[in-house]
Parts: sequence; C-alpha cells; structure tokens
Amino acid sequence: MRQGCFNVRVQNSDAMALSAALLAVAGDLTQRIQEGVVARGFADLRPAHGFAFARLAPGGATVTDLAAHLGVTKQAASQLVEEIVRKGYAERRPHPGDARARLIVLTERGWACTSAAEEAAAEVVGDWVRTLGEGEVGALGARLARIAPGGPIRPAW
Amino acid sequence: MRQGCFNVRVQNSDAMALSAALLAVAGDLTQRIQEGVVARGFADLRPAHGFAFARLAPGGATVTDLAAHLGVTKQAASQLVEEIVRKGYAERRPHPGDARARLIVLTERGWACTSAAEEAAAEVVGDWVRTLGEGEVGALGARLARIAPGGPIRPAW
DNA sequence: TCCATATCGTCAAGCAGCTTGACCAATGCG
DNA sequence: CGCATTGGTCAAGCTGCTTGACGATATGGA
Repeated sequence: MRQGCFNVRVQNSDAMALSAALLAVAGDLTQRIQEGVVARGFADLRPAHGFAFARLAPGGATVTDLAAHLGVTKQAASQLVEEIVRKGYAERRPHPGDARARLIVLTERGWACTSAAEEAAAEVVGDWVRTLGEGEVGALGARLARIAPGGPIRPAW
Repeated sequence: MRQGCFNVRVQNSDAMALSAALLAVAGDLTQRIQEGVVARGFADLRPAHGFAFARLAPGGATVTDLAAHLGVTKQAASQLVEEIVRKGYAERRPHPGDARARLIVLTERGWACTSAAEEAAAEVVGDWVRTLGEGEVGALGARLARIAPGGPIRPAW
C-alpha cells in the first residue's frame, strides 16, 4: 500500500504553495543570471540565447537540434541562430557528413558569454548557500536532478 | 570564517547543473499544469492567466496590483483582465474607497479554474512524491520557500 | 478651500518573437 | 533511378507586450 496511488495524494494547497515557490525561484534565478550576464558586458542577449548556448557548447548543434532543445519551430531557432551569428557569438560551419545541415559552434565570444553566465549562476547559488547552507543546497540540486525531465527546456510561461 | 564569502564559493559547473535542473523542472511543471487545466475544460487560458488568478483569489486585486505581481506594465495587465472578464473568469467591481480603481474578483468559473489548476499541480507533485518520497518533497518545498523571492512572478525567460 | 501633482485605468500605435506555409537542396530507401 | 523525407531559409501574419497619451479621481500643501 505504501507508495500506492492513495499514499501520494497531496493536499492541493500544499502543491500550489510548492509550485509557486518553485516558479518564483526559477523566475528570480533567470532574471538574476540575465542581469549578471549583462553586467559582464553582454547586453545584447536575452535569456533564451543562454539556453541556446547551453546546447551549442558541447560540440555544436544543428538548427533542428536547437529547435528541439528549446521547444520552438526550426524557423524560430534559425532566426535565433542568425542573430547570435550576426552578433559574433557563434558561427556556421559545414556539417561533416551531411551537406544539407550546418554545424553551429560557439566563437571565442560565445564561450566568454557562457563563462559569464556560469559566474552569474554561481553568485545566485552562493546566496542560496548563505541562506540554506552548503549541504542543503546540494540536497536541493540532487532532488531536482531526479525529477528533472529530459525534454526540451521551456519558458515558465 | 564559516558562512563567509570564500566558503560560499560554488563550482560554476555545479551552479549551472543546479540552475538547469531547476529551470527544467519549472518549465515542465508549468506545461503540465497548463495541460491539466486544459484537460479539465479550460482551454481558452494560458499559464499567465493562472498566475493572475493566484493574485486575484484572496479578496481580489486592482489592475495595478496585478501588473506589479506579474512584472508587466499596467496596460498589459489591463488587457489580460479584459480578456478574463470577457471569458467569464472574473468581473470588475467598484473599488471601496477609491473611485478611480476597480476591484477585480474571480467569478464562480474563475474559482472552478483555480481548483482545476490546484488539482493539476497536485498531480505533478504526486509524481514527484512517487519518485522522491513524501518527506523529500516536503523538504524540497521547505527549502524552496526559504529562498523564494518576494517579488513579482516572472516567466522563466 | 483651492490648486498642483500623483495615481488608476484605458485607448492607440508600434514592435519583437514566434507561428504557419511554401520552397529548394541534399539525403537515403525501395 | 525515382521519390518520399529531412535540413534550412524566405515570407507573411499573429499575439502579447511595450511606449505614449489621455480623462477621471485622490492627495497634500498653500
């Protein structure tokens, strides 16, 4: 009976409180990373670009890959790539093994921006450590990792 | 020295992994609540409306209150109110004590939708309980509540 | 009391980011 | 070889948000 359907019923109000807290923290995190990235000299980027960089970082990706990762159409992903290429954060290379596709890879400036985002994220997490303690934050991350979906990263709304 | 500046330094990569997990969970949560609300018969609403309902629920709010809560201009909040009023989820009442303002309150249908959202949220949290166990989810909620900002609820990007 | 200033809500116009639809080039399977 | 499928882009349109302006009401100081 334990772990059965009736055991996992949660008070709706508790679920809403948990959801609200999670979304508030997520929104705050996004905003503060964005502010940190801007403060480090990358003022021409939005949070969505950061999520794209995260997908491009390990070896590059195609426009279609990026579209799937961001949960948008490939046209939207193509426009986003056009923008970050124009601004010097990435470049298009011929794809080895498929002449239709192009491999989008980060430039030096793209990597610098990625580092800036990591620093900004570490600052925010550092604040959490000050509030909760190191072990608690570690436990938080471990639990979130276990319930994180594998699917595309989507905006909160 | 404990809890000092150098103690709360976090590995940047760890901070990014934690941030990514948090945002992935938040995006997934939002999407699944949205799907649950639609499945319960409220197909003409977007996630943003749910956040508005959360602010309207306890006693109503003005357009300006709502704008601050959602982190948008009051014009945008006004448009959103116009929409939920037109669709029958809320109504405008004269504000007691300020003839300029209007008190936006949920209708019966608005309350029904709020309940649907709570049920959908409880379903998602129920899944987490199945994965982590009840105590772990409770701890998760407690920690998130301690680091949740008081400011406006914002989209993840 | 009277008037200047601030605030509440709305109308109007513009814009940014995404969508749908169409298309060409390259792929790979029968 | 023939042809359906896939990768990427161009073009047009829509939606939700922004900035700017405005009348109506509140508020506070002379």
